[in-house]
Amino acid sequence: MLSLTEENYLKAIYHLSEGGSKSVMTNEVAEAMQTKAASVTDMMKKLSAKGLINYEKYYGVTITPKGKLEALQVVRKHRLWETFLVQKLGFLWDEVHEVAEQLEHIQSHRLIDKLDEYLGFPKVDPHGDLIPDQHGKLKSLPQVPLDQLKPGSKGTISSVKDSDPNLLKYLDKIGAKPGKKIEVLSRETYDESIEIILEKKKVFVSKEVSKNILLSVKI
Amino acid sequence: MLSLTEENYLKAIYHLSEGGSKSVMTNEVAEAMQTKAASVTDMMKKLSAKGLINYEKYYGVTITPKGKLEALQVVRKHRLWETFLVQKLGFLWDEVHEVAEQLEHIQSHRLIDKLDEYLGFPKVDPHGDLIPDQHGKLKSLPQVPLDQLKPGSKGTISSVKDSDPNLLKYLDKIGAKPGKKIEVLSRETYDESIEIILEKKKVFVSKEVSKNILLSVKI
DNA sequence: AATATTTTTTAGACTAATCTAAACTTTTAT
DNA sequence: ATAAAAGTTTAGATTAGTCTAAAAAATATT
Repeated sequence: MLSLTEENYLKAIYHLSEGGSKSVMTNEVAEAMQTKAASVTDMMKKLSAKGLINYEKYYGVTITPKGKLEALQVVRKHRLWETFLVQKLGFLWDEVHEVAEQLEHIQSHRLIDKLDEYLGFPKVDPHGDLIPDQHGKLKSLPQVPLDQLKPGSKGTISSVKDSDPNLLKYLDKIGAKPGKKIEVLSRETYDESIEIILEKKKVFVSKEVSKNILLSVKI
Repeated sequence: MLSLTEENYLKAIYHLSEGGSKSVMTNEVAEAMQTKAASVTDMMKKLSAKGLINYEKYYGVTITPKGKLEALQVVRKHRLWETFLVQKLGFLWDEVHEVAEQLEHIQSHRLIDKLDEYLGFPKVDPHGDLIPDQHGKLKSLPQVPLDQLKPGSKGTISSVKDSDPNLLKYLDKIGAKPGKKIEVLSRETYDESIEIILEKKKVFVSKEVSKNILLSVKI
């Protein structure tokens, strides 16, 4: 069984690696964990010895399937507790993170399964992030192109249809990449351009662009 | 702020001292905490330095008002979580202790107050134990003499009316003392004696005795 | 390609909580 | 009243997680 600290490191590595798809450097982890690089090196050896990450001196770490599964269990608990705090106890969605950081370490499979059931097996948490199931599976939400969303709706960028480098460069410039949240503000009838909030800033995107951005949305 | 370990020691001392009314010895704490006497001595010095207990070398400890308040906060959290697990998540009353032992250490006043409200400000937990309020106050339940209870009802011994040493000696013999739980099984019409479960054993007590045992009961 | 800068690792020390073994008090029994 | 037994404390070691400072490796710069 993992210690609270090991769980926290593993979760940080999981998030920084974007779900295990890239390797993560010592300093990144140190910053995320609010600690020093030397402490991270120590923990990397420990997690590596437990088979949760692959550690190569001076070249950072990648998460193993076993480590990913452990990390996803913690993520599952975190998001279920956030959902509980908002839906049942009446917390606001921006007040729940700290408490969920504590609750995610409670050890009891039975508890978390019962909680899941009590909440009606939610697919997403109050921030719109997917809740993994018991086996660490993320059931993806319906995907909708941005140009088909009505003003007021929100979603998370899941992918981009066209892989034209010019489009990708443009999207990078405005900060649009998978995982980022978008809220639709309005649509211009003249050119069907659409005004959105992205990274807390208002941006207009043309029909050409908006039909290539796929979002995952809550129903 | 107290560490998880300090909270656990303090809670053990609170319970062993029966709410702060008697002093507690090192070995008692060691047994309750499943640890060694030497570790307890170390912790006693620490809690004493923080003003939570009065520690006298070789003579055990007593809990201070400050320590009692801290202990009662933990007890409050424990019992509210137990209530939640049973009432909302459908756990059985004998399955909740371990999980509540973890949940009681979550640090968030807001969380515990919201949980209290969500549960409808319960006065007792699923085991029939009183839930302290924010200020550590235990609102005592209605007191009823044992002879007035109907078969099937349960209660906790709160006090004994008559202080005749012979009665007290007898009660001691059958294990009846404040804090112990009683379940009423049946009443004999002939002599109004009553059969109860006490300390997991069935016992008959006479009308004379039963009218002197005061129980606190849930409504 | 050599040097400077940045990043990472190692070595050694610190704290909280624990332990064992030895020393010391208190209590009990003769 | 004294010896034996029981209980408690101290001393010193251990583990997990952290730190600083120095050493080592990788990357960037000229």
